[in-house]
Amino acid sequence: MKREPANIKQVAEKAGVSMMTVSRVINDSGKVAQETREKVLKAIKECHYYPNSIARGLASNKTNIIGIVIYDSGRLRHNMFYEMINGIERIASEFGYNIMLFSYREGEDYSERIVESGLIDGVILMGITINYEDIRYLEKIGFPYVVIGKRNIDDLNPYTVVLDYEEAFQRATQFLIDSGERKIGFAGVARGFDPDLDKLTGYQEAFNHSGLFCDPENIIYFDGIGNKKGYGDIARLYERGVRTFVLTDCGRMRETLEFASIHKLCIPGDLKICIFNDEKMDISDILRLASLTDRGGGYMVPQIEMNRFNVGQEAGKLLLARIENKKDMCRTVKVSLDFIYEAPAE
Amino acid sequence: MKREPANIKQVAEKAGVSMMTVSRVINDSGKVAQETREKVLKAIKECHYYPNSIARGLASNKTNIIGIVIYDSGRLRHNMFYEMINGIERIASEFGYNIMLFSYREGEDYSERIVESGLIDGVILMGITINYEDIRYLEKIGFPYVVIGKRNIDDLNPYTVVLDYEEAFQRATQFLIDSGERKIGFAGVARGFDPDLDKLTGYQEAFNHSGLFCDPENIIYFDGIGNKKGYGDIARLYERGVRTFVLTDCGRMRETLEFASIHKLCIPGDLKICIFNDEKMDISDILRLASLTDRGGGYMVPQIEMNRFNVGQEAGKLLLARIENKKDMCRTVKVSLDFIYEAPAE
DNA sequence: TTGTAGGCGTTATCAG
DNA sequence: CTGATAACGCCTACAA
Repeated sequence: MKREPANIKQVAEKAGVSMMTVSRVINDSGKVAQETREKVLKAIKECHYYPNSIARGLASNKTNIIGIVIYDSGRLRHNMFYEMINGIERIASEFGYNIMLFSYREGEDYSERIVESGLIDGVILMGITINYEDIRYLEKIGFPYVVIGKRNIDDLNPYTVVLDYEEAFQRATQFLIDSGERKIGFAGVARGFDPDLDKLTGYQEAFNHSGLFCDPENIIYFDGIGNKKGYGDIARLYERGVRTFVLTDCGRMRETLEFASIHKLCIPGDLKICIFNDEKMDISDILRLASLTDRGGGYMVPQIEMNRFNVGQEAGKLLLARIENKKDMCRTVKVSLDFIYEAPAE
Repeated sequence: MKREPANIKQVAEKAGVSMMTVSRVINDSGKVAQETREKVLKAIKECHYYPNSIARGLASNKTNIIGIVIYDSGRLRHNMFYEMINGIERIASEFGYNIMLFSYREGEDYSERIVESGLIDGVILMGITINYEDIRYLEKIGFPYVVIGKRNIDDLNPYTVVLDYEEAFQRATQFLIDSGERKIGFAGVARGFDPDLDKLTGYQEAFNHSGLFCDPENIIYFDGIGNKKGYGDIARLYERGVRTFVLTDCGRMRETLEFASIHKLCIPGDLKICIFNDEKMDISDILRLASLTDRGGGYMVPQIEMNRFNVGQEAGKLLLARIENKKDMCRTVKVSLDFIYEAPAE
């Protein structure tokens, strides 16, 4: 019962035309007489014909597939990516593209599996451990790509969706300063992780603009992206009298909550935090926070939020613009983040 | 500088052999003299040759791509899927397959975009609104597929990774009964959503096995999968004296928290809940729960958990077994869930 | 507006 | 063990 799929030749025969005419109808290209077109469409329907994407790809050297490479330590599996992927998918599907997912593995031959295989027309790179060599490679061979998140690479201005962490963290810090805070901890900066440098810059600029001294002792650095750090540094700052913290990611938030929980500190009474809402969390994390606030249900921690779906959409648009027309175009798109500092009216 | 990629012919010439010999070396198929093989490998390296997957796909009628179709209302964008996708990806990549993501859109021509295009060798279906017609279609044309989550389809036993909700919810309910609870609310059953029926069965069986009456009045139904229900029914049961609830998903949990928050009820003092941890949540959700518990930081809501990564892996294995060898095989794999009812020692 | 010929890069088949 | 030849299904380029 498993009939072989029909091909263009059978359709052509049934319609009494040549393969080319069928091809033209399918692709809406060239001129086809209305009458002929209808004959062809009828034959297509009768044969249950669907164009074979693979054959098409081979003949036209274009697969209409875009790749998404996720650089993640594997330990993290940041669910933030999922919403970005959804955003990319939305745009891709609008343009008639499909998406293919790759999980980057340390030491693999990137080019072979992902680029040189001829499977994809372009690629979007995301994730914490993005390999700069890979970006350089793509640039060198002129393969369409887009990076999500700013990366500082010498003498190279990659196609990028830039997330404006600097602005967001400046705004958040400014909010705290305007609220009268002076000793504000910053946790933390992952060494060698460019986006964290932007966050730090924003934090520092808020102090500068306010004519205040930004005490470097209040900044927590750590090594290794995504590393669990423990709350030792938080405790150290707390002992120095710091009661307010800007937290750069949910990992830092967990550490701070751990500290608060153990010392029975309430939020915001004993400890104020401002967080970057970079990932969604499990119930078990939620329960760590439970009973840590001293206000009624309505209390909202000031937080920086990113519209991840939108970020994915922007990346998709940038890549497809690059793929579809080769003319000179902008290499970067900047996306700003939201800073939310009070419970939205409902 | 954009050198065209080398093809098998060029490699063959450089190695002084035929294309077929190169092909055999690449695919490790057939017998090739050691000496010849080395010549070929050398030529491959010199040409920077990588096999073209598309051409391969056309010639062999096998793309080594598996599709993942996500049926989601678009409003939900359940991040639970992401971990499953990761599990699939892990297995796929072990077997040398790539994965392609499709987001199902209402009313689209499923077959054309996803199956008949010849792009994929098999497909995994997941998501709340899986279309039974699509499953029937795949079964009919004999296309390899696997469904995640049990679906009851007349006269059809689909390839499925079955999630044992029944067992998990029975265990959870039994735990509550053993703790002395008698009036236990169940929220909720989405009409027409098969997995919810399994959850309900588990709940009811716990009562049966305990020789207790399972009051149907304590069961909350709602229409439309994923619909926001509001906490009206929770309130109604609460008024009837129900102080303990089994919640079937995070949506129901939000409603219950909403109710608890407004009425200043504490957990577990005023209200006990047992939840199914089906998705990760945003900080804003977390803050709804904050200050709602009356115990110290260590309190853990009894919860049912699913290893989503593992579910993905099982689906991947099932599909690939189907794709790679046609012999009769098991059509279903059952995955059990965990029930966690106290804070794990740390 | 329509058709013909050739090729995309690989594998299957069959012959040596 | 190795090689020539014919597909695979479609598109590009050119011709009618």
